[in-house]
Amino acid sequence: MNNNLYEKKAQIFKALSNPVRLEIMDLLANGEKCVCEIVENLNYEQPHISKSLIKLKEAGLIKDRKDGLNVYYSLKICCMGEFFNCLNKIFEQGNN
Amino acid sequence: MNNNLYEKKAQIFKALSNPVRLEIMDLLANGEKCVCEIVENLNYEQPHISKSLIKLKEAGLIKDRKDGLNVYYSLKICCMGEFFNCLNKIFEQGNN
DNA sequence: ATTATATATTCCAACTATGGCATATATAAT
DNA sequence: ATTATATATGCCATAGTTGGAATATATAAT
Repeated sequence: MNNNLYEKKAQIFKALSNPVRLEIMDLLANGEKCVCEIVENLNYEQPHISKSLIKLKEAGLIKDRKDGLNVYYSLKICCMGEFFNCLNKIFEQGNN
Repeated sequence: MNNNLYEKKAQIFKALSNPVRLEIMDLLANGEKCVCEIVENLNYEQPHISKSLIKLKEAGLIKDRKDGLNVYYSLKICCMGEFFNCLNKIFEQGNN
């Protein structure tokens, strides 16, 4: 496998390597949300949420859609669910 | 879900958010390897490989076993394969 | 005991991420 | 045109990551 591909994958994991961004992914797993809804749900400043969303988008994990003043974000990747389920099982087993 | 769990998951993703460590995971996916074998395969200094292995171990992704002078590392997590396959498909589709 | 080998640790400079605050932009409403 | 609202951008101090070079530790062989 070429190095560039490891770089790309690392970028995806980097985007997911932050609790705020993981929480956003969890929110979006329940369906499309505008930035304002995400800000309401999470205890962070709006600019920080915006930056987090942009990072997830750049990694190709989410996509956005504009409607009037609002920007709606939603998941673009389908395999998060399985992987998270697996991680959850591991945590339940108390291996970490 | 409590915040602590997001922290823990973020730690796992952080461990995977580096091309060298991903390459190590790939090597270990083909079976247990000692540090020296990993050093032979990857173009990095031994101390750096050691540190990478320790980081993966602390995240609960790999385990180690000592035998004489050698330390053998192997995967401890079973769901990497599926997730990597999914990521590969996404890359093949050229979405990133 | 000395030496060789495999792995881990420490130190460090360059780089990158984090998250708040202030501000800019874009659209909508009056 | 002015004002209000939603989102994005820039700046910044602090903290964490990266990967090399030198060194330490642990086990094995002579």
